[in-house]
Amino acid sequence: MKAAKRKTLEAKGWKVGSVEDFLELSPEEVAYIEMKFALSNTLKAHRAKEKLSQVEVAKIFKTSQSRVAKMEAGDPSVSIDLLVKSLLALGASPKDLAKAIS
Amino acid sequence: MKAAKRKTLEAKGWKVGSVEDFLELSPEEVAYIEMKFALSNTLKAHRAKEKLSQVEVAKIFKTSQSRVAKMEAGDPSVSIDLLVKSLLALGASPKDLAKAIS
DNA sequence: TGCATATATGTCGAATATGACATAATCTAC
DNA sequence: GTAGATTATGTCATATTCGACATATATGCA
Repeated sequence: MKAAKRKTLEAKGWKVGSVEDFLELSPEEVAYIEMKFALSNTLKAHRAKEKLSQVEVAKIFKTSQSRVAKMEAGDPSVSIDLLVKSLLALGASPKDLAKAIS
Repeated sequence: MKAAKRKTLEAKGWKVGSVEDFLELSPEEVAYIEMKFALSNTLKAHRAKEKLSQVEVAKIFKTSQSRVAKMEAGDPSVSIDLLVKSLLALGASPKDLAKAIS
């Protein structure tokens, strides 16, 4: 955020800070969430590359379309485990995953 | 395994193959397990570097010594999620984790 | 517009992961 | 040896994650 914009908002009574400040997240929690979103986005990218619908990859993953949607949204109910397993099922290699979180 | 050793075992009636053949694991399952062990070993390495006991890191992680032991053993009851969170709590960066699984 | 396809959200019972505890095994001096 | 510290294993009640379903909200196209 630009300093000018920050001043404007603060003048209007907003408390301005980073998202992690606002939600009171520790650096580890932030890193964890960022990793999850990185994997979510990678999953979306892999599915887009294959031009598959969520219903189609759901069959490959042996799960439901709704869970695929939640995976891609980085929903709190989705574990990194599930994202990793799904990405591997889509043909991603461990190195691809490493790149994704770097 | 050396070819000679393989021949000897096969002559005795053993079916010789890779661990994944024996356990009938798919490549994805193998990759998943290997990632888990990579993270387990990284966790052990980080703890060793800090010269902490399992009891000590258990306090940091807010868990028990027995679960730490299972984490480091790559026990099936331990998720990648838990390993990632624990490593982050020990000060590892996402890049460190990326290196670990590469 | 209306209709089909795709994606998102909320909820629920079942499955899995979790921390905790007891106890066993292993290591490390003395 | 053995005493103390450390690490490993088995089990269990609770918590979290899971697939599935219903339903809502897009998105595209005639």
